[in-house]
Amino acid sequence: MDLSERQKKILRAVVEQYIQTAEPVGSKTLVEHGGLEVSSATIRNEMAELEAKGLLEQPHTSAGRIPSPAGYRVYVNELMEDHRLSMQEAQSINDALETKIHEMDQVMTEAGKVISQLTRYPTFALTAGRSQATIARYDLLLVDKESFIVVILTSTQTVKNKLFRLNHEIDETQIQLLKTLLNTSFTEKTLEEIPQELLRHASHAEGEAFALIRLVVTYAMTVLKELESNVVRTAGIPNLLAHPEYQSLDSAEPLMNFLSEWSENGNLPAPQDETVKILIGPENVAEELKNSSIIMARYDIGDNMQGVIGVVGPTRMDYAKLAARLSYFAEGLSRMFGKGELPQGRDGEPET
Amino acid sequence: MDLSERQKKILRAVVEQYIQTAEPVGSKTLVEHGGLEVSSATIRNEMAELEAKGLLEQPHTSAGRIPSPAGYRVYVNELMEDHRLSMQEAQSINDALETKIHEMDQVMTEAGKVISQLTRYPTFALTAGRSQATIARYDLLLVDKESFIVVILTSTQTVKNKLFRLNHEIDETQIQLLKTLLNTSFTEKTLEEIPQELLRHASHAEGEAFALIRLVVTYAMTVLKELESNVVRTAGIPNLLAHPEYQSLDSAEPLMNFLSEWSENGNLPAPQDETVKILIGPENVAEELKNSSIIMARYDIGDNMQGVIGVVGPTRMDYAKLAARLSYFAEGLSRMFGKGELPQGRDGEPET
DNA sequence: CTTTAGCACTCAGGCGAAGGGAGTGCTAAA
DNA sequence: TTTAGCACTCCCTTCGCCTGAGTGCTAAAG
Repeated sequence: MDLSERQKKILRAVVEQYIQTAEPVGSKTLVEHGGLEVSSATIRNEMAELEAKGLLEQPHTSAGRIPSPAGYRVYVNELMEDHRLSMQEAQSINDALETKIHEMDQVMTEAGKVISQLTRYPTFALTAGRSQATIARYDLLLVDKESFIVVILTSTQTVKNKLFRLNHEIDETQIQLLKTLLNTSFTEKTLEEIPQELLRHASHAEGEAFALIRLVVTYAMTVLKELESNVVRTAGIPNLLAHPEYQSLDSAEPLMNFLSEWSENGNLPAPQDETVKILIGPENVAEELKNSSIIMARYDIGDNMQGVIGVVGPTRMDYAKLAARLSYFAEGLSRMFGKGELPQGRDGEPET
Repeated sequence: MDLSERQKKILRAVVEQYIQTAEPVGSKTLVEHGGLEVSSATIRNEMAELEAKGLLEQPHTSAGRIPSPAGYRVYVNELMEDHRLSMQEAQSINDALETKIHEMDQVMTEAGKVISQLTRYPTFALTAGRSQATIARYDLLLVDKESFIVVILTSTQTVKNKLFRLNHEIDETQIQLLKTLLNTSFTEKTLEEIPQELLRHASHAEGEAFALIRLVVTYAMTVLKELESNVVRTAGIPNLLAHPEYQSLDSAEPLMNFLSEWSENGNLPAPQDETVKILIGPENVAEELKNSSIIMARYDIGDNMQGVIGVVGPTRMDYAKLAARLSYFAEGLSRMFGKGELPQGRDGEPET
């Protein structure tokens, strides 16, 4: 897209003006606020050209111009300057990180809340990219004659546990036996390999003992499965309503429902190389997001896991500012939970 | 409130008609659909009387009548018949219970989702009423030379764990020592009693050993604290928008924001004796709920814990149907997780 | 060739009048 | 005590008008 310097200046002014006011920008306002040293007629000509190039749009003939998604894209890629966080902004993010976020598992839930309060946009958070976790170790603790706790340590350094109750008695010897067996045969196996191993044991283990093995191993598989699944969590959905483009229920409702059920059908092209990724309007895959934009940032947790946190809003968003805030926040998270640091985790209550 | 039989019949007809249509009910429609064997003029007279008693209201002079909150209250207390769940309704609830809800900790989150999908209303869920939990038992598992896992079993049969990393080495003997000490001194103590106990040990334990004790005990206290705190979880907030009374943003937005932030300032008079509790309009404490109603049901988990699950909607709700569904659902939960049954729990990842 | 001033044209949104319609309260008769 | 009849109220929708911001085009000026 080759634009003259003046056209760039005008496009940028339109985008920035529109981001602020949410009103179509006319040639006259641009002369007044845009810092352009030409007359409104000249600007009108240039705007007509920008519209021909598909970067600006006119809601109706007698209105000013608003940026098209393509216009935003050009703005984001070429014209936008990095937003420097003010001391206050940085401070409030730091505060939030320090006071609100303690444990790794709560990161997803809490970070979303924090960001949604900070930005007044709906947020989403997800974790992704755990490659092939395995069970590193099993521990079994006898609680009473009929129940025991299984504690599982995975290769990704997360610990999970579950309380099992039986309808028959069991003693320490049996538990130790079971533990040894599990640790020799069912560690360092991926989710796919476990069933085969289980099959091998089915043949030469007694009925009752095998039932126990299967009980625990099934649980182990659940843990691994859960570790691999990507859950999307959302927060602050009603923040949408604060923005003028969602004042009409027709526009707000489908999107809100989509966000609210995102966790069910969650799918999202997460940022790979770059830290911050911006999806503008129709660049989104989901139909419900075609009129909205997404800004998201990646952060690292533990060894080979990463998370994504982002905001959803109208295409008219302050991309520069939000991107800056998100990436600052994500950096903070990476610092807290990333490789160098101690792995963190969440509490767990047992299952049966 | 003494009403003639006919007045009761009319009130009931108005409520039920209005619940269905969301339109003010006029005398004529009542003659047609209400099964009353009198003329519209008679009904008009009776309605005027019901309005004088504060049970009906007129949005404006030339409109029909709608029930006032007091009218709904009379309806709920005296006129409403128990709604019999249809086979399908019961079936779909059973399905949801079986397929969606497995582990106790997910109950709050999942049950809310399920109910909100089922009823198309926003839902909330909370657990409450755990009286003075204590730690029943500590288990310590050495992971490697510098890290170990603490597994805590509480008096409420929940298990939590956390991974601790140290910056010095530790061996099995020390771990066993620590474990014995914890189990003798720091079990069966309430949250208030623990600090005193900790103080007692501060004097006659060596520096390093005491640091370890404090580490674990602090964690134990966190667990107890968390167990006592009541978190409110909400789901399906955007469902609000499906109902005509929330078509205007002015009415929907404050309520949605309130629900979305309910977890922060959560407070709710939970049902005590009764299983189902209904709060109509101004009966609610929170200002944002004064125009809405809440229907909630109690369920039991574990020994002395209970949970509450409920829906939020306009005062014009099908109280009978929703109460029936909620209590059926709550009964199902109690059956799954209640006293008689095996305690269930959630997985847990460790903290540091 | 580019920029600017001038001007006619377009069209969304606000305002008010008019009309329709649902429902009421009152009165008088049954 | 109930019912029929009727005048009255007032919400809501529709329609037309007007206003004003902003445009595109044309012609003159740089």
